[in-house]
Amino acid sequence: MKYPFNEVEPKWRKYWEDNEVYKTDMSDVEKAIYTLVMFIYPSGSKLHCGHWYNYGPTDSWARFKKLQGNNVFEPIGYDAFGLPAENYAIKTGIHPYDSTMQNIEDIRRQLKEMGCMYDWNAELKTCVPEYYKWNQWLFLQMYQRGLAYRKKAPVNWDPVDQTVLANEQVLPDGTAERSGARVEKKMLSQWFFKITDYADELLGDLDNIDWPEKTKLMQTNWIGKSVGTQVEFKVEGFDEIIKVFTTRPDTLFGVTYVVIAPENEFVGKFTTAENKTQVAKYVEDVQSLSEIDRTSTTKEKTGVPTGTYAINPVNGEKVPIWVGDYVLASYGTGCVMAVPAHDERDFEFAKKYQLPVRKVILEEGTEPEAELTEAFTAPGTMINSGQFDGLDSVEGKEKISDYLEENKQGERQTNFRLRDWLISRQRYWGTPIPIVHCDSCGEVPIELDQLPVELPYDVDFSLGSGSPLAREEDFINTKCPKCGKDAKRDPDTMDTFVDSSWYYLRYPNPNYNEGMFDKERANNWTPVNMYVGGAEHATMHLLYARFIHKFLRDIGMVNSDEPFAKLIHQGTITNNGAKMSKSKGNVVNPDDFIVDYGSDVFRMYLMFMGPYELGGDWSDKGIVGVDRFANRTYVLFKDYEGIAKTAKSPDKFDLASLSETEKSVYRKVNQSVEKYAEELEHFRFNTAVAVMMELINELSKNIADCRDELKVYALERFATLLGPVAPHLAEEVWQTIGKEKSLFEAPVYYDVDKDALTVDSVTIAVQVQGKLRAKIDMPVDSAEEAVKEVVWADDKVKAHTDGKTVVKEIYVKNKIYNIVVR
RNA sequence: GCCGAAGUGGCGGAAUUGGUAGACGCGCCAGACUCAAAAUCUGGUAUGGGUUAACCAUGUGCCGGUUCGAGUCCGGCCUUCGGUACCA
Repeated sequence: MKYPFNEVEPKWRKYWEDNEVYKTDMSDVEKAIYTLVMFIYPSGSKLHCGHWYNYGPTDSWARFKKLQGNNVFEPIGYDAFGLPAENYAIKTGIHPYDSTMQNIEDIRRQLKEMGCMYDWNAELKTCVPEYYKWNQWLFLQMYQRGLAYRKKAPVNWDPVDQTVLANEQVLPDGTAERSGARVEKKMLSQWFFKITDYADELLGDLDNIDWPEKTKLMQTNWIGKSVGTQVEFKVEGFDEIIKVFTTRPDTLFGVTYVVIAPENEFVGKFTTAENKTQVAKYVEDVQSLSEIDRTSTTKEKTGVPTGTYAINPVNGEKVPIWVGDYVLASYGTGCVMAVPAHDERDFEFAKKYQLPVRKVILEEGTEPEAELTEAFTAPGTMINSGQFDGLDSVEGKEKISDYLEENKQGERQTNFRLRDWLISRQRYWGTPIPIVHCDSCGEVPIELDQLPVELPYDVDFSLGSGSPLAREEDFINTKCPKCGKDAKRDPDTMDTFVDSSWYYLRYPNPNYNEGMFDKERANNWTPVNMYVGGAEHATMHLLYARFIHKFLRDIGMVNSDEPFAKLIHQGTITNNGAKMSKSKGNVVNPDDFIVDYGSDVFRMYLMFMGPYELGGDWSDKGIVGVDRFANRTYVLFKDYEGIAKTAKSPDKFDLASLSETEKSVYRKVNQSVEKYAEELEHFRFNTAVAVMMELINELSKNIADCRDELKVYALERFATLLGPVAPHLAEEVWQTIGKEKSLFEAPVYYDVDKDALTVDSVTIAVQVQGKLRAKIDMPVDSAEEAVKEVVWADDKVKAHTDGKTVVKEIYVKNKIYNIVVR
């Protein structure tokens, strides 16, 4: 007999859908659990193994929670805006809206075949005005508070296609993915969200969320908080002051030159007439380098002197001002003080250009006169530092900062590596930015009651210069909301990460029209209890969503600080060690396995492969094992068809009344229920499946010799364990033994009989010198004396201790007895 | 370079706080069923030695340490994978 999955699976999916088994009652918040996977990008390709690996196990967790009696909400939706659809349109002429909608239809059908308990009433797509209207609303809320602003910023410019590229479209060698042209940096006016205002809170609140440590660390590094001091250097012959940021004010007496970034406005100003040609040429050379070449750490640092001198505020010393490519224009003030003795980069630069190296921090155990062969960057004792000599440099940091602040020559400052979020894209397929540019009034926001600014359908989205919307006369030309004169709409669209920064708040009320989302309902259901998605989003989506959530809190839309209380990353499934991708042609198609084994088996096999967070290399070698398990399970239940109708199981059995075989079955069932729950709770699906395999091994051996009540007891519990990981099969066997209602319609999860877990005898390992020599069975919790007697009666123990002196005997209750001899 | 994770049989992988290494599955071997094969079921399966049983030795990337006892803790390496790229 073979498990007829191709009849059973569609049958139950139809039942679930017809009876709306997975529709969540959003008003019941008592035991509410919100489980979410990162929504899906509706591309033209089919669901691949990665999707299954993400969604299947997460759904199993959600189902587990449902069986345990929680009101579980598990939605799915489509991240429907974005570049791939637009590029596809450019290639084929098929409109992004049409292809996206078609893809959503296809993907929905495939998702339904997986058999996840998605609440299809809560489906969401971001490319419809009902959704993106609220992106615009959000934008305007930020604009009003100065958190959305426009400034000139360098963008990736493709000189062949005449367009701006996203970072992802630039290959590691600095050429464009599409045209192959060398990408240039170009200054363009761009919209930004001021995420830096939230930098400190985004960092601090990482302590309050249950996320993988490595993800929190990545965000910590990305935010890059650094505490230091801004120091002011006067410039000889100029009124301007150079401000530099340093984390090492204790090394201020060791400054031997100052460096400014090539892009810094001071470059032109401070360069003397005799250095002008050289500096101008240098700046031009640097700018012609690609971003990659420019920032490569292996590249040798270069620079030229401006001919002008700065004055060190603490000792009045004149130091040369250089222009150097190792200083970033975008961090701090774009100017740094150079202390070659105590900074590796400065040391390297100083050696190359024969600039002086002055030691001001003494390493313990070294001589002040000893020449440095490399920069000494650790703390030490201050020398050559005037009144600060002899201080420990950690203390000196504070003392010098105090001194600078007292003398108004600097102040303590905290800098962040995090930059504001550039959200404008010169692309068609996205949310239009709700701003009008008027010659008289400047930037004018659209009135809230005029939203949405609809994305026009009939546009020429083929590549040309700048944003496609800029060429659409009907769209771009409008009247200024303020003065009524002719004006132009902003031609850009928003980064799709804006869409995904708040979608989880709309799932509980996807058709809400009164606002972005129903505040009360969102607050009842968020933060999301369990969020599952790829680790590649660590510093993008997962940071942006936290930022937007905090902003929404500040304008009174939500009452929590964080969007996702718990986060788990699924691992990556590779094929022959490489990431699966269409271009490599190594994508494993799940459909082939669904046809041969069914969706439950495929899902279970993915879970059984290994630890969820690790992923692994794809191999179909073991799937027959899981298939055998499913078949054996089906056959076992078939043997007891209808048994639950004739026999009822008690909540628990009295151990003393059971035969040895029954006791063994009873124990195994209870052990399994307990272990399984522990494993599934923590996303350890591989071992959860193993628990069930052990259980069926026990049942196929011994269940026949049990009384009917115990058979029912064992089978109904086994069925509930199957529920989360093999939902179709579970429903089927549940029905087979005679249960009237669907398992998920009337969720059941059984308590463990703790008495069944306690065993009356244990095997104790007997060791001599830590080496296993014997195993003895003893009553549980035996006293040392009793164990000792049995141990010393053992022949092997005698053989290994014969003629030796016993030094020590160690007894660990119920575990080991170790004898140390000499 | 820096940060993080992982290295366990032929293979995927198990192993609460240091306490019987190899659960579970694949594969392989043997047997049952069969005219035969497939499927299914039963048993065996870390490596080396051993009169093939008993038993002995070795064994969790490498070298060393702590401990009665280390896959697990400590120090130093090696390899693979992910993140990041001069952030002063």
